[in-house]
Amino acid sequence: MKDVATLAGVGLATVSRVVNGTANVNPDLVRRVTEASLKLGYRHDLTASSLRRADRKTQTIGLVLEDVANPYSSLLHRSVEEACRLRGILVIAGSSDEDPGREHELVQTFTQRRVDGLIVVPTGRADEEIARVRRSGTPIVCVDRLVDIPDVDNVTVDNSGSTCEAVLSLIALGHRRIGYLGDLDTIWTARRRYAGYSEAHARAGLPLDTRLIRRDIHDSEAAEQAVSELLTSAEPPTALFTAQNLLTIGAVCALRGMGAHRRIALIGFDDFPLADLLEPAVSVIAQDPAAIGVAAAHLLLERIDDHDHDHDHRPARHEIVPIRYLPRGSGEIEPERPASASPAVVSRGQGPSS
Amino acid sequence: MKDVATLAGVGLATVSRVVNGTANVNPDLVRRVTEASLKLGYRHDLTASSLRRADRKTQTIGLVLEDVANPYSSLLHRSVEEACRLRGILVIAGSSDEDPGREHELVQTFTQRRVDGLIVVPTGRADEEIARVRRSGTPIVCVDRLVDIPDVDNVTVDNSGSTCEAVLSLIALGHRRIGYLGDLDTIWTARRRYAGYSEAHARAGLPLDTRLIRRDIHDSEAAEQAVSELLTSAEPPTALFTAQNLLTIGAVCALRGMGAHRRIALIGFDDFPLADLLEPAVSVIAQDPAAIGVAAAHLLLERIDDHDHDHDHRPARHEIVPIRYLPRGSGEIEPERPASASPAVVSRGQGPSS
DNA sequence: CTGAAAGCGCTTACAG
DNA sequence: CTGAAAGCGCTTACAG
Repeated sequence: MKDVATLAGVGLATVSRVVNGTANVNPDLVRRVTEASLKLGYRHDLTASSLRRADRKTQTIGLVLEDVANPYSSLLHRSVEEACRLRGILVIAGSSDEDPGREHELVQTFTQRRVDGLIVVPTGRADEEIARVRRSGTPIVCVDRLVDIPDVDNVTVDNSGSTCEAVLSLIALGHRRIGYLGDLDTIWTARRRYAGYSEAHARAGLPLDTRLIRRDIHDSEAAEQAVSELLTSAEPPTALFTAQNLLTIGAVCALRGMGAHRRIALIGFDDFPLADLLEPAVSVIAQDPAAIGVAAAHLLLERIDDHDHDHDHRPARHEIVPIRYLPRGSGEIEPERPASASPAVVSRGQGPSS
Repeated sequence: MKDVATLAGVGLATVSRVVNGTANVNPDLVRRVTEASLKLGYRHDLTASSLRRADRKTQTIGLVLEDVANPYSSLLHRSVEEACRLRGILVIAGSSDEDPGREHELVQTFTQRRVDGLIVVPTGRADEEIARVRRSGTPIVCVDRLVDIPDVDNVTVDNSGSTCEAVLSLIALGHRRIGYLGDLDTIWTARRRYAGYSEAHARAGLPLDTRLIRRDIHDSEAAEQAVSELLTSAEPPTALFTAQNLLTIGAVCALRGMGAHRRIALIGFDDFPLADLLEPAVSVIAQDPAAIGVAAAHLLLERIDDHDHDHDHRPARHEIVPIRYLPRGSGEIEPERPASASPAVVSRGQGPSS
């Protein structure tokens, strides 16, 4: 910049004004500065700029995901990127891999680079660090899992309610033995979805059979294994509820492997690519990661703006993004032998009328 | 940092030394500084640090992808992230959406934040900007598409060769009319894959029938439409080669819609999630995005290190990552009526022996 | 409207 | 081993 000023024969301040597009600079000087910049291949240094700038803004936010390569995470990433790009803000994303240590590390890495704000999908086990960073002034919004940290906004969906409804729909079809696969119990959504499964049974007056329930499963392979076990047990389920997309995929593999995919009903939480091209197509409770990302970005940008205007006194908000059930086929499979307790199911013409 | 120094009763330089873990500091002072940091909630400012630091390193690299939410891109992102994390380097990724304007913008945004290097999946139409940035000293490696820019390394796969082989395998099965769907012709890989398709025909002595060829298709919907048209034409193909994963998915939808999925052979370029769970499972030429990402990261980190040691004279390298064909079923479907010209095919027992 | 000077938070020769 | 001072590339009151 010094060189540009010298070449253009103006002061440093003028170059800065031109580069930042500040109003009221002599058009002739603007031209000279622009030419000099071009000739010297000058590139503005944003790190130095934000260091000296009054508001200290870096025009950057950090995004802590579970895994940038996971479809839910990457769709979230994309929508946050888009919302921020329109405001000239860059987003930096990283993968925590559900590890509180890495979550902590990422939050720290971002903070050290002085991001203007943070959107995080929290493991739930590094909340103290998030609280500290928030206290020191960085606006934060947590996504997907609810946290209770002062002045931190939340964006979630209704996990228990939507799960409860889906399980009730299986029960309405006549299913009485519904297997359940759940993600790590440390994850808030996993607990909420299980609560929904449990509530559906309570409402329908069905007892919970722990032999049908497999929680704390985190990948497709484990899910596939669990389903195989469930199906070969003495009293196998006639339907499955899988509380996360990787688990759903594992379940599909297992059902396929045993030739049971057209016989056992299946509803998954979270949509996944090509779910509608499988046979039968997989019914899911579908979140809208893009809508969630946009909501989170808006909440964060508002807080960042508030912060600017010195009235950072807005209370923590909790936004619940709508979610919907997509009946595609697998969730609409009736039990093979209609339970004698629900003759209404028989009238659909499935199986012998005996 | 000033406050920490005051509270600890030491000089600024000492705090800096402790924070940076420089050897040879009195353990007692280290303790005092550490305590003061904790008490004040001090957070090191990396932007200021790199500004003053002799090597000016920001410990950050930029990654320009087509779309962070696309499976190929996000797997690449993940593996680059992983390779860099082990070296304490942060990666910032952005989506160009195959738009040279946005590619330019991203390269600029990253450069302004003084990244130590750049990995880019180039649109091929912003090469001049890449060349400029490279000339100004930033190490760059281009991935997926080959570019010819001085001192810029490349990582690609053998697009034409692998496509040629796959198409020859279809021809060996007896297919004579093989439809082709290709991505935007501005993309280097699209041109190379078409070259492979074309070469296979030349080698087999088959004429190219332009009525079977649809290039410049960029999304699933357009691909679905194109396949529908091909199949309802007067002389429909008996096999399809789709040169990109979204196009493959579109083709699968179209074949399904027409009930032709078990009759028309299909080979796609690029693997995609659940390809093996479809019926028939989809045969693909599978790249290994993770291996490509690791290769790119290594090339870049080497260049960054070279740069450190003032011997940035390594010539541009071109690494070709192996690729392999995954026969899953759809690519092994034989033509319904064996071409009379190739009786050998009949011996497989397909169709009447007449 | 423009420029000289101070200073953002840090690192690094340079003396001691 | 430690600290005072200079300075990285920029922005911003402050005079003119």
